[in-house]
Amino acid sequence: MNPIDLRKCLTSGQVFRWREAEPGVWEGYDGSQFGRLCTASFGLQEDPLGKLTLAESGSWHQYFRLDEPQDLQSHIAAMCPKFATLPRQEGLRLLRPSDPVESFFSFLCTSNNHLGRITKMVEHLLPLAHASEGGNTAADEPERLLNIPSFTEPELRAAGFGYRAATIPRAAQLLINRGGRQYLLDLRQASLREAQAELLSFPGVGPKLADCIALYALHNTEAVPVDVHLWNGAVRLYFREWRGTTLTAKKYQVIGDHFRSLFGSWAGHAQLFVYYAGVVAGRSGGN
DNA sequence: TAGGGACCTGCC
DNA sequence: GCAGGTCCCT
Repeated sequence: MNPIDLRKCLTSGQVFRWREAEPGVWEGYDGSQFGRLCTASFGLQEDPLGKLTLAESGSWHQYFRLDEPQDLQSHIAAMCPKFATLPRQEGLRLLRPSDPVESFFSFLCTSNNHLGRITKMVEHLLPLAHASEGGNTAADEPERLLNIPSFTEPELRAAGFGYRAATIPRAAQLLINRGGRQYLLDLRQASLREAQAELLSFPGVGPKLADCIALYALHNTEAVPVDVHLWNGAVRLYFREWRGTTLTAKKYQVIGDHFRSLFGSWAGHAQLFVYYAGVVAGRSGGN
């Protein structure tokens, strides 16, 4: 039994900077830290990090939240019988990316978009300074953030950003004006309401992205991003009377509040399992 | 508040 | 045609 499924974790729309270099081997970045991770390396021993191949000595404990229950789904299911009816998603974990700037811009790229294209866009915004040497150094990070507002709209459109080419540099400039990385780090101390209000004031950030950024950039695990998959799952589990209707701003709020009332600070974790179950169901053509 | 349409690109 | 949304307008 493997407590971590790297494919599920790294390709489920939580982070966008990982590739499967060879079967079972994943290469990518968390902020400035390069990682080369093997599925088989996790969870077989008491020290799950013992066999990891890393460019640096940094810990991936935080990234995979290994201090949290190994069987996250069961831990959450104990809080709600309806949630407990979800299919098992073995090895899926909520990630905890270290760099809020990376998550901020990653999710700016995700609106009305697909994974493959998102990955390309993120790489364009946050390129790897020394890929051949294993990635960026921490010192590169502020410079990369400062560079983003200098991208022109035509340039980004040519790079495949579509209509997001206009909003992303504007959002970047606003972020810098407010203090850049430190502004986001400070928001980690804010309440969810405060954080949402701040994030919603960025161009291109609506309720769903605000919650994604709160969850992944700010580590606020009360955040419940409601996309089409979570909407379908929430309707099926908790709001049968909404079948056949559409998601509105009001319902968006009600769903998040309901998850928080059931799961408290585990709401963000619960959301991930409902969301992922919906993605899997969608792939197999079921509902 | 709810409903409708545009918006880039790519894959079913 | 529609997608892991946002924004603007009835």
